[in-house]
Amino acid sequence: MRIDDRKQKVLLAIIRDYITTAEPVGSRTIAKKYKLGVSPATIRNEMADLEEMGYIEQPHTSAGRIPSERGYRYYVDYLMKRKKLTKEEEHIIHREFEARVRDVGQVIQKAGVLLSQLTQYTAMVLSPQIEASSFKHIQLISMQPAQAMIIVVMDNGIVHHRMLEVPESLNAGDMDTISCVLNAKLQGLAMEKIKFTLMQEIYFELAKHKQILDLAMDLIHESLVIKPEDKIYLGGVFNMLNQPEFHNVEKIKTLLSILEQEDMLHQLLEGGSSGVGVTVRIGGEIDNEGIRECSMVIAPYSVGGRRIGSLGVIGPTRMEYARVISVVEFMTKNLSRVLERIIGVSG
Amino acid sequence: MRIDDRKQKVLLAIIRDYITTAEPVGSRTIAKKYKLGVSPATIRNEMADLEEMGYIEQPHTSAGRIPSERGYRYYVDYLMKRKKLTKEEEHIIHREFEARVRDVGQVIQKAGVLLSQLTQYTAMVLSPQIEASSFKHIQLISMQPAQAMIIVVMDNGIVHHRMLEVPESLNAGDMDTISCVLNAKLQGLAMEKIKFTLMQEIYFELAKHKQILDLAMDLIHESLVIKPEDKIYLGGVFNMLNQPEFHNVEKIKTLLSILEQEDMLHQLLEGGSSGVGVTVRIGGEIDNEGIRECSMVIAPYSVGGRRIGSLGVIGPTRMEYARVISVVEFMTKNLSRVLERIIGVSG
DNA sequence: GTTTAGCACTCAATGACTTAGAGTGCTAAC
DNA sequence: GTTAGCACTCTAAGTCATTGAGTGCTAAAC
Repeated sequence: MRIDDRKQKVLLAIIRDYITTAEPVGSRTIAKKYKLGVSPATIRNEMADLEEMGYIEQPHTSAGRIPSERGYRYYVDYLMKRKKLTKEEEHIIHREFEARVRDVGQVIQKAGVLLSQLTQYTAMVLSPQIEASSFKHIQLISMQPAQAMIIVVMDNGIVHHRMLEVPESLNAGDMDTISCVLNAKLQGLAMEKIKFTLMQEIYFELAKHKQILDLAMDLIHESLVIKPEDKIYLGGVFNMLNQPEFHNVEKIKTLLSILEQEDMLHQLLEGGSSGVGVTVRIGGEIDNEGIRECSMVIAPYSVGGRRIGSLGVIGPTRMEYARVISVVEFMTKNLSRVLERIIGVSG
Repeated sequence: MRIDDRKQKVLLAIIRDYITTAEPVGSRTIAKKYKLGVSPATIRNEMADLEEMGYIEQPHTSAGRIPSERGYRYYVDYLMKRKKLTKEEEHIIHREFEARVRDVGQVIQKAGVLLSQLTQYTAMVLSPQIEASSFKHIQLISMQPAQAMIIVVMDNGIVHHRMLEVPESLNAGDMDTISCVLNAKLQGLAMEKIKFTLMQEIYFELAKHKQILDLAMDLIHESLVIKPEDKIYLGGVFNMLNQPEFHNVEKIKTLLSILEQEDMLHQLLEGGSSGVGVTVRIGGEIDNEGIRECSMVIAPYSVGGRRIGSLGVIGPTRMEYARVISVVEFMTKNLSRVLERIIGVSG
C-alpha cells in the first residue's frame, strides 16, 4: 500500500498533536483541529491503513492512535520541517557564549545549560578530546619555605599543576635553574621521544634534585597519558520530570541510573552518532535497553575541521524533533566557534 | 509529665523502627521486637503519653505512631548513640583520598561521591573559600605563532590560565622578558599595593607590549577579586528516589528545584551550621519551606585551623542520624587533612 | 469507487460500595 | 500499675456498575 498524500497529512496531524498533548489522538480531533476537509469516518479508514502499515498504533481498542517508532522515523525523514530558532533564542546563545568564556570546562557547562533550557529536555555534552602530543613548558614556583608548585603546560593548552614538598634549602633561584634545564632539554618533545640518554643527561645535570625531577616527570607523563577531562556534562535532568511519560517513579529511576553511568553515556554519544551532522535515534534504535522509550538527537562538534567531541539531547520519543534538531545543530556550530577561539586550531 | 526511663525506651524503639521501615509503628510491634518486658497495652499507654507530650504523632486513628520533629530532636540530643564507621568504610575513605588527589576540585567531588555513597542520601560539598591575598607568579608561554598562554599563580595556590592572541613578531624571548619584568615588579604584592606609579614604571619599561600587559593585569585582578570556584558539589541526588517518602513525583520536583538553586544551597550550608562541629537540622528547623520534610547534617571543614568551607548530607527526616553524623564528622576531618596537604597552610 | 452517517461494540477511567486488617482507646479484672 | 478483652476507627484493597471516548463495520449517498 502506498502512503499517499492524504495519509501523510493524517500521520503528520497525529504526530503533531501527540507531541504537544501526549494523549492518543482520535479521528474526530483530527477532523476538527487539522481541517483535512473530510469526515472523521474517512480519517478512521486512513488510520486503519496507517496502523496496518505500522506507522501508528493503538494503546487499546477504545483509544485514539499514537505514533509508532516507525511513524516518528518517517516523520523525521520525510515530513518534518525544521523549526528555526527565534532571533531572540539565537541572541541568547550568542550572548552566553561571548560573555566571560574563561576555560573549556566553563564553555562545556554553558553549552549543557543552554541546550537543556532551550529544549526543555536533558542535555549531554562530552568534553573535547584533544590529545596532547607534546610538552610545552614546565615551571617550578616557590610558594613558601619548603613548599613549591610545579606547573606543566601541554601543547594542546591543557595546564596541570600540583603542590610539592621541597627541601628548605632549595631557593627560588634553584627552581628557576631546574625549570630552565627541563624546558631547554624537553620542550616540544613527545613522550616517546624523551629518551633514556636524554634523561640521564638531565639527571646528571640536576643530580641534587632527583626527587623533584621524578615528580616533574610524573606530572608530564600523566598529562600526556591521561585523557584530558574526559567528562560529560549533564544538564536539565530534572526537565524530564515534567514530561508526562516520566510521572512514574520507576521510569525515572531507570533513566537516571543510566544517566549516572558516565561510560554508558559516553558510548551513547560516541557510538550513536553516524558521522557528520545531526543524528536522530528513536526509541529502540538507541543501542541500550532501559531507554527504549527515549529518543536522542546528537551531533559532533569540531575544531579546525577535526571532530573533537559531541553533544546531544535526550527526551521522550514524543520529542519536538523539529525544534530540537535545529537547536542541536545551532549549538554545535557555536560551540565549535567558541572553542576554536579558546584552544586555537592546534588541537 | 516527666519522660521516664520506660518512655525513653518506647520512644527509642519507635524511632529506630520507623527509621528502618518507614512505616508507622504499633504497640504490638514494639512489644514483640524490642522486648521491653511489658504488654502492648502498657506500651499503648506510654504512647498516648508520648503523643500528648508531642514526641510522636499518629497519621490517622487506626495507624501506629511516627516520631514528630520534636521526637527526632530528643533522639538526636539525648538518646542516640553514634554509630561508628566500620574499619572497611574508614579504609575506603582513606584509600580514595590518598590515591590520585590532583586538585582541589577533584577532592571536593570525591568527598561528595563518598558522602552520598556511604550515607545513601544526597551530599552537598561547598568548595573551599580561600581568599587570595597576593600574586605569586606570572608566566607567558608561546604556544604557536601569534598565540600565547598566560598563567597566573596566586599565593593560595590557585592557578588561572588563558589563551591570547599576540603579534606574530613577539617571540619566546620577548615573552620571557615580559614575564620577568612583571614578576620582579609585582611578586608578592597584594592588589591594593600595586600602585599607579609602579604600573607607570612597568608600562614605560614594556611600552611595546601594552596590549599584553593589559590582559595580564586583567587576569591578575580577576584572580584576586573572583571568589575561587564558589561551587557546590552535589552527589547522590538520585538516592532520594529510593526513599519511600519521595515516591511521589511532586515531592521529588520540589526538592530538586531547590537543589538546583546554588545560592539557596549556599545559604543552607553556611547559614545552617552553628559554628563548630556537626550540626543537625530537623524538618522545620531548616530555614526553608519546600524542604520541610527533610533533615540536614552539616559540618564545616578547615585548613590550618581556619574554617574554609562546609559539607553536609540531606535526607528525609527519617534519617539514620546515628550513622550520618559519624560519616559527616569523619569526612570533614579527612577533607581537612587532604586539603591541608594540597593547598598548604597558607590559606 | 469514495465518502459519510449511523450504530453497536470495546475498554479504560471513575466512583460507589464492601470487606479485611491493623491499630487504637477504654474498661474491668488481675 | 499492668494487662486481657473488646468495641471502634480508618485505610487499603477489591468488586461492581457507570460513563464516555473512540473504534470498526455496514449501508446509504455522492
